[in-house]
Amino acid sequence: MAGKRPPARSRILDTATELFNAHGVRGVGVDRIIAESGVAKATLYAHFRSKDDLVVAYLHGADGHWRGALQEAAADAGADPREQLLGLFDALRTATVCDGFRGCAFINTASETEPGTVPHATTVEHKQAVRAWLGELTSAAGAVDPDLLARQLSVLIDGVMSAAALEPTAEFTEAARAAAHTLVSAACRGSDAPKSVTRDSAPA
Amino acid sequence: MAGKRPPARSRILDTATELFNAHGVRGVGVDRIIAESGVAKATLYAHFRSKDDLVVAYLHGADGHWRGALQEAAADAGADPREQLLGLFDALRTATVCDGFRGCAFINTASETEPGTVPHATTVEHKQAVRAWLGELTSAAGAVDPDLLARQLSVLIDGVMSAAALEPTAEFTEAARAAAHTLVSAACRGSDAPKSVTRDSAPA
DNA sequence: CAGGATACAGACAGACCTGTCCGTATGGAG
DNA sequence: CTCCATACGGACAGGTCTGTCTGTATCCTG
Repeated sequence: MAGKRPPARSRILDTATELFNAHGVRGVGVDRIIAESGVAKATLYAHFRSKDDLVVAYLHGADGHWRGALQEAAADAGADPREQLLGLFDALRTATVCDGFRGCAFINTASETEPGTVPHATTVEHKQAVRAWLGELTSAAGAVDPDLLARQLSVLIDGVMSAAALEPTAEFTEAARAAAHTLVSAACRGSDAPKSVTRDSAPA
Repeated sequence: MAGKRPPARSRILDTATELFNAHGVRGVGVDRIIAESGVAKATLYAHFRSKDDLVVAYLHGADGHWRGALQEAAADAGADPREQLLGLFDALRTATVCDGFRGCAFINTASETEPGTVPHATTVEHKQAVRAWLGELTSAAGAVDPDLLARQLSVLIDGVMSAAALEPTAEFTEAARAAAHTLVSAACRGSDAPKSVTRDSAPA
């Protein structure tokens, strides 16, 4: 065959990610991860000190994946920060319509772990990081109160995640996108133009 | 003493509600419910066929409690449907600032159960019922697209629940209330007056 | 007092959980 | 070939989970 199979650590983490996303971190035991990744139990505990360690690694991976998707969606929406803010909902649509979507990994994991534990703290850090990044975008968009708008958009995003987890439909995403449009327009009213007049060349 | 202690069923359900809210339905075993409610295991299984039955009873109780709180908050906000829509966030604030708030019982339980099970279906029914009721309010408020506005408000509510579960602060509620104000104003623009001019008497 | 409903305490079975440990096999470096 | 890191398979311990069962105590009704 073309090359050997990937190393054990990747197989463990990939399998765990898939199972955790589908059934929650408490709904999957290490025995199942071992069986489905074709790994020995000793190997798992050689790469991860405990199941909590594996959960944290899973969350870090999801953090990178999700924030990357958001940044990519923003970049794809063009140069206008206001358009970028609305472009985020493309990432949200892609994430929520995928088959078997069970909700935000961080919200779900937070609800399954106790406050004060490392996995729980990791979920909080992720949400704060996303909101901080949203704040940069809303500042660039010229919002009157960038932090407020960032918080409102983060609430919309989390709400779509939670609602779409129970009822798999894209309508939540589209409703939230329309809401975001209204909020962004209201928050940035009067600063620059609503449409991207500055294309890719700076005016003289 | 002033009367005997409440009957077994109430003690079981009350204890289960408290523990499920604090630790999730998977984080609490029947042994703990039995120990903390001072009930025999046989008594629990005489009143509830299974733990899932108990979870469903818990969800029905939470459904009545939460929808009652929303309706009360709406009624307290006055006669204008637009004010009532914003009044919902008073209920949200009360719920989220209470000590040890761990998130929406339905979103959390949905994330801890598998789709297709009775508890999971119960959570979906609740969300649909709340959204249907929101639709009545947005219709009464004269929204251009009542279903859209109802969906947007439900996304805001779910988002506040999820966000405030991770970071216990009232800022999410206040940001969402401001967002709701913007959305309601935009959706109802031009129909009647923004303030409650029709108090409690119908015009002639 | 008698009888039945209700609830108590707790043992028990069978399954699953995390985490440790033992023995074996493979594959690359010297 | 030898040596060693890496990984596999699986047994095992100690705990928790749900759900069933036995036996006893209490209280209400007649």
